[in-house]
Amino acid sequence: MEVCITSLLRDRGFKVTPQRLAIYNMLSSTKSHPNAEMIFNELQAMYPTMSLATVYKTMEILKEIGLVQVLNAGEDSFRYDAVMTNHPHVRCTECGQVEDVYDINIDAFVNEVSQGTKYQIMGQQFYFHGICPTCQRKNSN
Amino acid sequence: MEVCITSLLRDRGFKVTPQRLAIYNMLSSTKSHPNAEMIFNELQAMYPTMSLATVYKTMEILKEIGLVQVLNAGEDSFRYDAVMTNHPHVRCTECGQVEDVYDINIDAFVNEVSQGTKYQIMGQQFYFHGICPTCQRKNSN
DNA sequence: TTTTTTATAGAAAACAATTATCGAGTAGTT
DNA sequence: AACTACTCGATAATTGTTTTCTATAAAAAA
Ligand SMILES: [Mn+2]
Ligand SMILES: [Mn+2]
Ligand SMILES: [Zn+2]
Ligand SMILES: [Zn+2]
Repeated sequence: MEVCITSLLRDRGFKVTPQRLAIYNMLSSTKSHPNAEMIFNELQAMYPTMSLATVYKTMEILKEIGLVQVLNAGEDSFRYDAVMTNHPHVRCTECGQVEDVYDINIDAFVNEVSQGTKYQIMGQQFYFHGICPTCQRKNSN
Repeated sequence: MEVCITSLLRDRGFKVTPQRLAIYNMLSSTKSHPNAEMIFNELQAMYPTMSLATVYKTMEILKEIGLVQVLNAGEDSFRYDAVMTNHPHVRCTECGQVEDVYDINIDAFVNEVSQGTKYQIMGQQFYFHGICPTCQRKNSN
């Protein structure tokens, strides 16, 4: 993993810096799909001098070398995911958490659309919104 | 149509104004999925004093009374659609146009996800991106 | 119709997410 | 060690959207 990002950065002429490693490590070890600000806040303790701009610039690079994907979950800010398979997400409209939708095969659906349109489809993004189990429980009390 | 919006506005205590009618008319007679700025620009000739803020505020109201839906097509701004069925969209990454994806039944897919997750799904949004027929032709020259 | 009440339009300012700029600093090379 | 090019992070700029405020237009009352 760590070897991977180091060489990927170097091969493309990007320098390997503690900030970049920290950001990628943080992202690849969480399932929370954080946005830039969450990443920034989480790393602030360990890297007190790091700025939000660095997070944004690093995400740009990580996206470029194919290590992260940018999610649009219907919010005002983007979220990031170190899992590179294209999978659907669901966001809780009450607590804001974004999770993966598991066990869903999107290929059939994507193929159907690809064949039904004259566009040359390059990618897609699916997101659902609703109420998470925790908030459902909270509501029923 | 016009009766519909007029009474819908009135019933909810909103006033019926020329601006609101113009914005809704423009939106419901186009297939272009315009964003706020496009709507503003298009109406500027006829309503020279109308401001962008009015467009945004009107869209908020129209959304509230169920006459428009807000689309997130993976851009930096929102697009609006007077067609209220939930249907997928495809955006051309070269010319930026956003179109409907026709002849696709999303219900089966949505149901599958609904049953596979512990979330109580309230809605979803699917968007594809790729290259439109026009831009494909342009590219091959 | 005229008056009164109340919501609205639009200008301007405020906001929030993101991007650009730039000088000092640092990694990797010679 | 010295050099060079890339990068960091502070700051400013940008952009889409929302809020604020007040004259005014629309609806209700008279
Ligand atoms: Mn994910
Ligand atoms: Mn549409
Ligand atoms: Zn929740
Ligand atoms: Zn195109």
